[in-house]
Amino acid sequence: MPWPATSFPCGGEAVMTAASSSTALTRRRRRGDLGPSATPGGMVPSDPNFPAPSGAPDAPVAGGEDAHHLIQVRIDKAAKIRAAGLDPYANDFRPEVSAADLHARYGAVDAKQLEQVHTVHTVAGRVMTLRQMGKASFFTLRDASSKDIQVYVKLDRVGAPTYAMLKLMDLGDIVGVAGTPMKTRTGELTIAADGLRVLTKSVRPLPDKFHGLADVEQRYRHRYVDLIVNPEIRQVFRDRSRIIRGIQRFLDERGFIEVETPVLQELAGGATAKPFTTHHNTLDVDLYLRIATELHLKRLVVGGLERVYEIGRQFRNEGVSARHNPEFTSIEVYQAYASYQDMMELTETVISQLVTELRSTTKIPWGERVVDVSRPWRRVPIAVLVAEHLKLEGVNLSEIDSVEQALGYVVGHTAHPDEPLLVCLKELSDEEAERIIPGIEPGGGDVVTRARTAFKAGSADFLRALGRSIDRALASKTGVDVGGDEPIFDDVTVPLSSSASTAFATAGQATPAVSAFDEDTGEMDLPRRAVDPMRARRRNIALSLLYSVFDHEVERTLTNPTFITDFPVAVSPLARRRDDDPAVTDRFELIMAGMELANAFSELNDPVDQRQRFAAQLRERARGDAEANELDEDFCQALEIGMPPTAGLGIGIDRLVMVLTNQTSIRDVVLFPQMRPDKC
RNA sequence: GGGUCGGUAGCUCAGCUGGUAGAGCAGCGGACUUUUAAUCCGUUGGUCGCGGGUUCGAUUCCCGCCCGACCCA
Repeated sequence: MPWPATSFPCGGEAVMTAASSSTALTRRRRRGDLGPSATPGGMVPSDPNFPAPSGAPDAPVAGGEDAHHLIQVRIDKAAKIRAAGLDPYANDFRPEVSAADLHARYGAVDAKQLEQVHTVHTVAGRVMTLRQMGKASFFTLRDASSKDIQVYVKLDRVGAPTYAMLKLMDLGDIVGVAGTPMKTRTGELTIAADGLRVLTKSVRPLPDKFHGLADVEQRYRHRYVDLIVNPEIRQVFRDRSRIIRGIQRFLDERGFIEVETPVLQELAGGATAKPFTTHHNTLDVDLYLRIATELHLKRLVVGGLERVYEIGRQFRNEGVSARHNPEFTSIEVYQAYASYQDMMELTETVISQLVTELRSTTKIPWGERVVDVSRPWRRVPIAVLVAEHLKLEGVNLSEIDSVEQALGYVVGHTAHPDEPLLVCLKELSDEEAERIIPGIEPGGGDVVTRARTAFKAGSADFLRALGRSIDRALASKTGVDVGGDEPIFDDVTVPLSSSASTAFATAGQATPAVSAFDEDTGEMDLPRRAVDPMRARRRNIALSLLYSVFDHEVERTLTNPTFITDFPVAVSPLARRRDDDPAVTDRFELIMAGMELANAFSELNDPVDQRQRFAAQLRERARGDAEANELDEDFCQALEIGMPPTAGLGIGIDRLVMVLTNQTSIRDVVLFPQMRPDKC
């Protein structure tokens, strides 16, 4: 950001230090690059930036009662500055250049040439080092440009009253200086001061000037100190701002509008997470803090805002870790007449563009790893990755439809030993569970508990028996539950008007399934659509099992950006089913640096299917899963009004910033990360 | 939730098998007119995270708790 042009206040003190320079002179000289000074050294007329000390600097002061000694000393110094007729918290100084400006302007000029430069510059910043000698002193100022500029103060040049102010200066004070550029013997660019003022007296000492603040706890609890003494932290947050602005610009250019939806909600939906609860007093209702923006943004698409996005804070009542903060920032993007494929393209493009803006290479370091973001990014079904991971050569798991087979691969590769059982159980009704789970105790009571008991009793053979039992119960033709659900194969041909053909031909590029449009007949061959509900159910369970392995063992190994696809319906309650494979959804997640960075899908807009998915979620809640979605009746009504075919995308901004700024803890990209209250 | 490590002066850190605490920086006083973690002389500063226990005596050993980091679930 450019520094604003200086405007000096009028009507300052009449009495000035011997060495302060006039407003007019300062202005003129500022423009005169490398020009000679009208008044070298000594006496210059008054300058409102530098009113003169009028009293004795060592005047007596009042002291606080129980302040720490180090603080009391500084409070006393502030009083002495006041006693000298100056304000230790003045707000009438206007710096005209930044430290970075000075380095840019004079950094390459050699010492001899600089001796001919008499331009007076005013700078302000925080004192970071202070080296005092009897009649000449040095200190360095650090300003918003995060550069340091050294200042040289010589008794002969500034006069005794101003030089005496040095004794009242401490590390951490914010100081304003006017002076001319010079270089020291060792070649360091320095401002030789004509005037000098303490603008803000710092009364609490900063950490050790050499070692800085090393205690991470203190860095997070007192971020302002961290930002002062570790200026590279500032850069992380500048980059964070650039990333967010970059995304906004990218979307704005493509016709999206940024919107804001409620944080306080009667029902926290749109994701699988526990919400925070709060209470509105006058309405006397309990409310939740949102866990996602999804359901509200889709309502807007129903309402005709067909390209919307929201960048905002989400709140999830979960633990803190290097990758989780209970409040975090996401962006969600919704685009009508688009599919998850389009969102993949958008994601890859926008992130690549951000990398280009922030980094000079596509190989970006992240902790011990190097993330290669060269395009194109890999797009791969989860089942294929799991087969790779399990070293199942020649086995094509992407078409898996046997629960028994899946269980065989999965055992020993999930977070908990009983996770495979729970995954299967999720897709079974209570009534089915009673019948299908081997050795389950009959009768009432919690089906989850009884299934676990059966699991423990059945030990190693249990899961194999469970798989067989499920496969048999959900067999395509003769299963106990099949009844009239014979496999149905539709071969559909839909006639279209020619006016619709253009739109579909365009859309077809992103959706190969509808690309077989016949220009002559105006008919379009939809793909052969195999609807075998029993196979779909087996497959849904099998893929869910593979997903749990992915989640536990594979995700962390993916360093380079990878789009993982073919999510089972079971873990995607808001995503659209694939046309030719109702067990999977048109969904992807972007994995980078071993973390989930983005999640997107073609949105489910069939209101009947949506109600069924909510019903499955409610069953999970009834069984004790506090993270499962609740039924959002108004959202269902919105879908009943009709949502155009839409794709949605969510990106975790914090994690994206982590990868792009090489920070391996989310606490280093969140200014004020959540901490337990400090008891001290 | 479990494991490992850490919490000592404002900051960064020492402190041995138990004998009531040290250094550097910062601060204070002094010297020093181009220093660079300035230097030199002198000097102030501590609820050793909190609470119990063992002991003549605990920063040190034991137990519990609080806060944090990392790893695991």
